[in-house]
Amino acid sequence: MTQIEIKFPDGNTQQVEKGSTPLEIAKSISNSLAKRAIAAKFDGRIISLKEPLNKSGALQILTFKDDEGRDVFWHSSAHLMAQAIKRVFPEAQLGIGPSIADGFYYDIDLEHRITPEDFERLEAKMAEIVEENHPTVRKVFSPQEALDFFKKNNELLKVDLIEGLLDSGEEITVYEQGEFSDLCRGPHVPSTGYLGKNFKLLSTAGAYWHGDEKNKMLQRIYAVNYPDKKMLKQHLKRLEEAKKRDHRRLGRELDLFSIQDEIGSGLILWHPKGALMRHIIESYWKDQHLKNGYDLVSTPHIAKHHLWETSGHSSFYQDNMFKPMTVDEVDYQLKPMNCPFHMEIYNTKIRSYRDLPMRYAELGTVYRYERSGVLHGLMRVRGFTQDDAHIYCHPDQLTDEIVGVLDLNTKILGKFGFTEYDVYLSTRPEKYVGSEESWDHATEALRTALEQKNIAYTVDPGEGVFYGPKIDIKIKDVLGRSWQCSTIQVDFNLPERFDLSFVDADGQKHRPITIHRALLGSLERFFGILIEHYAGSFPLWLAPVQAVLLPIADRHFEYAGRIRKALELAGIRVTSDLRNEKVGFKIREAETAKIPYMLIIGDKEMEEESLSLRRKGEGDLGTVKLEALLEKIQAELE
RNA sequence: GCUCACGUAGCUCAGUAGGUAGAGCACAUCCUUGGUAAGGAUGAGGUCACCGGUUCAAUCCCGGUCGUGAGCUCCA
Repeated sequence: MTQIEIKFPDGNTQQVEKGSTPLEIAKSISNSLAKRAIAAKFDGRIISLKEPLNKSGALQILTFKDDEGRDVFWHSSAHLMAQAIKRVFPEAQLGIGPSIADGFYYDIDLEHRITPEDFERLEAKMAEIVEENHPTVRKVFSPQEALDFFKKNNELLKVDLIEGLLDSGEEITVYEQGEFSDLCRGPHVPSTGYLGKNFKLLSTAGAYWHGDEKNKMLQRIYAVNYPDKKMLKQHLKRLEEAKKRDHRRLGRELDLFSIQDEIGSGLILWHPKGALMRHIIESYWKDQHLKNGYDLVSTPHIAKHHLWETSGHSSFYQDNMFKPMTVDEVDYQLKPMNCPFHMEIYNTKIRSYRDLPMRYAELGTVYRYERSGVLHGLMRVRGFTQDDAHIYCHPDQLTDEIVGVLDLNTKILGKFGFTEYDVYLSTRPEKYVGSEESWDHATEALRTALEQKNIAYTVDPGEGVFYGPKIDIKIKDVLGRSWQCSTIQVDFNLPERFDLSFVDADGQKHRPITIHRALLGSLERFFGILIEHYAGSFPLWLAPVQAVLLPIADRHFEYAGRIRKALELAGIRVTSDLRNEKVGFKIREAETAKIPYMLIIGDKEMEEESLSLRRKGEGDLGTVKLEALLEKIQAELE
């Protein structure tokens, strides 16, 4: 009997018989591992637990904890759901059914509208199929066999997929479980029994076949499945939590902003509390930029349409721009970007290499036409303020400038409580402007800066914008959701189009490198993310109302007024609740308004010149003197 | 933009098998001056999103428009 050598992730090795399967090997390690096993990774390839190993190599048993294991589990779950759908609706045609970040879905073509009422029926069928524990069987088909097979089964979408596969020369495989077969690359769990019953169908939505809006719209069914019940519960709780944190709901409840039909879709009204928070955010932002070598600039909301021809936006960005308006027979354009204005400021003088780097920063409000279906609260709007900046520098300064931007970004995002990021470096796409050398130089500078700052990143090959490579930073909120905010882009296009130059030490004109960057992205969107991240309970420095005075009876009003003055003088944002209500009621309202400090004042406090302190979510903290409170608040603000 | 769903008081939602509507919270007035998450009474509030059609009669049925939601595509 031939032996092969299997190497495990922990570095250990084991001799096993040739032809052993990962499942057998997992069993030999421990029963619990075999139980949790979903699939395996052999020499970097994801394989089924049932695939015999015929050569020595590195083996990792994949469980739900591994991204790849989870993928297989959810992908197999999608098949399970499809099989149930076919049992209930035999006429349904199957599209695709992949795993996604948060579960899986299956796209189907079916006359009957799947509604939540159907979910239970489908879930019951899924449970049945799990119970029946059908082994999954992998079969290799020739293209003709595959076409015949799916045509015979009236799976026309699958036929379409196979036709797409023909040119690729890829092997066509079909997975069978019981009466159900699906075109699939695999791998899958060994049998349907592996999938357990902790699944839940969540929602349906329309989705175009192949994601192309010219194609037919199919029904997409979203679902999740977990190896144990606790995880499913957690998932459902997370969905619930996300709902509770929805910034649209909190925005209304906390009276921060509104969006109204009369005003227009995607246009935000900032109410006093929201506007105050925006002011706090903007002040901090400006302060940080002034301290980090930026100059503030300010530019108009409209400009002659001609400007956008110079910049090129009127051709490549046209679909996202509002229609021009005519003023004195000249077309003017509402700005979708701030960049051209900054370019023109740069161009008002001859610049020397001694002036560089120059950094223009602006909280610039831009207007973009977005298709009605994509608008969403503060997250996707038609008028928003970018925390924009353009850096003009000498090619030698590029790396240092990017490092500077990364440092400032970490600092500013950190201040708002975001410390976890996913970073992407996007390189040259197929269609691009500028020379290959300048792309290489810029990409290298971005890469060097990331490495200098020890920032882990993923390369997105070919995903750069046509005008230059970029770094995108996605922040993770407290629920683990990621949001794209910061972007750092090198731009070879606009300096060319606006003919930017500086005089170098050699006395000759050269073109500066332009970096376009935004840290928060859009103030509106960032505000929405902040609301959800903090669930409306903002840290003290951001809270629009930091403290509220709650006098118990009328006779305490005068003293409360004095305390209020003192707090105001100390720069604390304080209000008082002088309504004719019991203190319990006032506390309840202050708690739901998520005001950090409640200061209760009655006879006792008046007598001893103190106040009773209550912290939102924590409860009564006892009585303190005013000075002690001021110190406590100051300490918290630092 | 597309598919599906939805649009009743400031908010959350009932309701009418076609005969112009109701609750809780919020709001106003009065009583109550109350010690750590809802004191009591009374009252005011609606062109049932908008425009057409069918009908003796439309908030309800039909068509359209606008808006919102879940997605798709796109994206800060």
